[in-house]
Amino acid sequence: MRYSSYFIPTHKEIPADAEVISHQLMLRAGMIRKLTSGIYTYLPVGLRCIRKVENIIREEMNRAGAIEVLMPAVQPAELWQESGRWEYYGRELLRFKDRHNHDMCLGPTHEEVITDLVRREIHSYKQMPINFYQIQTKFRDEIRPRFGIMRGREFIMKDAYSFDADEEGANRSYEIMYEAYKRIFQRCGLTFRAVEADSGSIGGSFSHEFMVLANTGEDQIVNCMKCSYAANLERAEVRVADEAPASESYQMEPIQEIHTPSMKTVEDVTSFLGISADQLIKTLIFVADDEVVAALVRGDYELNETKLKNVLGCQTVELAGHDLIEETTGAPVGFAGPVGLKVKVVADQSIKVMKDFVVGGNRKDFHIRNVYLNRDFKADLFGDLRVITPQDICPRCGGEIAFNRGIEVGHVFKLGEKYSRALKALYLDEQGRESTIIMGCYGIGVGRTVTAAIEQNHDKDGIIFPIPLAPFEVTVLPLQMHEQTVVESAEKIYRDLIENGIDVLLDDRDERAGVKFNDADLLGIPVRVNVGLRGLKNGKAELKIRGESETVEIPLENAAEIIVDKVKGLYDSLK
RNA sequence: CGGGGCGUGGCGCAGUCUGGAAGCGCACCUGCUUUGGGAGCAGGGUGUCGGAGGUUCAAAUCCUCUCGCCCCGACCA
Repeated sequence: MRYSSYFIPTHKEIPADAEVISHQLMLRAGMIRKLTSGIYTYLPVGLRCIRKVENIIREEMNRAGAIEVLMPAVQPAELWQESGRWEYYGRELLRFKDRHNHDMCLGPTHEEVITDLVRREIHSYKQMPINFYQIQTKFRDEIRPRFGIMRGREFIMKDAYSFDADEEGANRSYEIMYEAYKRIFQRCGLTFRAVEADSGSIGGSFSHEFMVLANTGEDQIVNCMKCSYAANLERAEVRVADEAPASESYQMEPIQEIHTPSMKTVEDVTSFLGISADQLIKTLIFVADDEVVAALVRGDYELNETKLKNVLGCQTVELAGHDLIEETTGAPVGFAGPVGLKVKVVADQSIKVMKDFVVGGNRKDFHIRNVYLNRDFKADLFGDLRVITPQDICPRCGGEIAFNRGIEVGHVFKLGEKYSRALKALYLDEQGRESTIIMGCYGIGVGRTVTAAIEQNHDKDGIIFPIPLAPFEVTVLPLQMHEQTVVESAEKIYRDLIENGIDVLLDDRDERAGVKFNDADLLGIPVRVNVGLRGLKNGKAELKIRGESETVEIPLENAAEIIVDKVKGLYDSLK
């Protein structure tokens, strides 16, 4: 490609509306332009990156035996009503009516459509396993789109759906996708982790998120320093400390009500009483589905709503409003406690081993001290309810754990029969019995993978693309466009590289060297070839790798050959 | 949806409080010089001041309505 006849509108200035580095760089490098909130045009260079990711995904999905299809973006309401999501999905599902006044929506995902296809076409165990995938534009009407393409409303996604006759097959399909995803992100040259994610009612570890590690990531992940355990914060299990439960023979002080005027927070109460937060129990009032429950966690811990939901086995949990709290506890917010409460009490497992603690008094401006579990109140249910902390240990091996930030670029999920049952996707097994197909779904954010790559690989000068994602593998810079020898030598190298199948950008603009250097750096093209008078005097060109500081001279005669080797070397270094 | 902020040339912004000739930097166009890390000089043009209505002799500026965008929060995955 010749720069002068291409379209790469770069900018020196940092756009005001972009707060994360990938968004800024993508705008500055002329990769994307915003049309409206959360909706972007991919300019040629951005599109090239997108295509590189798509091609890697396509190759690996095909290798894993998945079959490519392309489903419609516009979908009829009927299917969504059938699955129950027309009601459930909320405003993120963009709905509209067609000219016949039929309810329609823009597809945020395609479980309904693919399940509809499969129920019409797949009738026998002999037709399975089968896995369909597509790379397609999705629309989710996000409340607050941000970070450019990282969290847009319209975005390109690869989604795959597996269909199996039995659990064993479904697990195998899941495993195959899990492995394919590892290969995909490896090939993209990204540093990532596959972490266990909450799978809600399905249980087990049948959901993994693929996280690209980056300090600016929106998600927190936890991983063990010793073993392979990794999970997102929502999911990460807390291992119970091996401490003896409070023994009955312990000297128990009588319960004592204390005046704590206007002390609503853990901090207020602990500093007033001169105790540490781990001697206090927080009581949080929730509405779980339709039932009011009290959740107890130690004062220094944070409650994990997902875990609460799972322990209760309910669909939704929501913190109670002020009125409900007052109605339930008889006191305003900040003074709730388990003693004398009439509602179901769920306690974090850490509370089992606590003794002599402080709780809210269920009375305005009062707390209670010297409280003991079982003597003063009982918990209906114990479980892992809290968010893991850096002081905790690995739930698998007991090793030290680390916290990292990540960007979710992929998700694999065993769906089970959720959609196949709702949409009646059935098949006949070997015995001629009718059963429900078991599904899995597997997504990759294509654009987000590009942004994650940039978040992970950049410096003050711009992007440092891993070569598999780079819009061009090599850029050739003739540094003096008015010098015929320079232009001719550069053209020769350019032609030779094209001959060798290299993605090469020839910067044939009549610009000063500095401009070309800066644009090349900004775009993040991995290999740069300088052709200038200085080197040409000795029959040399220069080779520079983006992100490395040294420039090496290479002889003009076999320049292309050396460059091709270098490109291969960059790919090989990712294996 | 709640809170906050911003809409002025292609981009980044000043001007708005206190009404009185629409400006600055970058970019862009022409010419000359320059030419290995975003050149210099000279000249040039670029505007429905987001939109509508109102107040006024006079509105980018004040008032009302409206649209769009950004940030924080709640929500969702």
